[in-house]
Amino acid sequence: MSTPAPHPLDTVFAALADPTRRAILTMLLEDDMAVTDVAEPFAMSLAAISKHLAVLAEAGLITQEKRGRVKWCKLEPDALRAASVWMQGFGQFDPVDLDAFERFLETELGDGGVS
Amino acid sequence: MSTPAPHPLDTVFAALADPTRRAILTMLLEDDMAVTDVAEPFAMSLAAISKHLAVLAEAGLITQEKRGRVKWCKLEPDALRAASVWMQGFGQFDPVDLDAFERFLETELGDGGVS
DNA sequence: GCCATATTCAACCGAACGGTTGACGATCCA
DNA sequence: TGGATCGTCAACCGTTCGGTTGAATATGGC
Repeated sequence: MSTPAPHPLDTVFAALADPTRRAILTMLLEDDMAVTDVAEPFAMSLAAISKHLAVLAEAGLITQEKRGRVKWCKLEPDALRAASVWMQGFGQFDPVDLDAFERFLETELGDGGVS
Repeated sequence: MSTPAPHPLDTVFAALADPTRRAILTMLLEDDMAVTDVAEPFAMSLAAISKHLAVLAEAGLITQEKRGRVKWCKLEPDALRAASVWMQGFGQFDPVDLDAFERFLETELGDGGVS
């Protein structure tokens, strides 16, 4: 307990700043996944993915539950609510339609996302 | 043109991950400000604030216009739209009421925000 | 008991971050 | 012209970040 505990928004936004982690969140949008399965599409070591998942868990964006020898990762969308509320103060965005979201997912995945 | 240009969301979220920069954005919500005036409430050097402003400008969250010898900083709320759209895909948040925003501004300012 | 599988730990590396200080180029004004 | 103000640049410093590798720690199946 030496470090003075950063603001929750710090860790949430920092977690979202990495494209690998955003890709992971997108994958978890489909379904819960084991760590190994999360790592499979990425061109980096399992340990690296494990660290990314730890960052996401630290930020509260996912939870991890160990069942047997596999650790399941589950998206925790409520953690985004605080960040979303903060951002929407700047300009009163329209409620978002899912078509726009689909388009952003495509640009995200088709551009340095999962390799 | 050596570095391969990161995804726009990378720079936006990274910019938002720092409490000083979020505090600056909150200040600019009130009005356009000169660099020196932005720096005034913070317990750090002018050069440091200048760097923070450069990061915000790089992310498109603000624009800077030099008029005479003072450089004016202006909030650019549209840059948050992409990030907001991305986030809202995770869980279909209700359109946010401003009361909630006020509450978050208070926790932000009253806790390691502006000194 | 043994081996394979799932995941993390520990040490290390280079690059980026957040801050400092001091010097510098512009610009206003008297 | 000269001095004060505004802001950035350049070099430096310590810490964090994103990745690697190799060893260690469960757990499950035969």
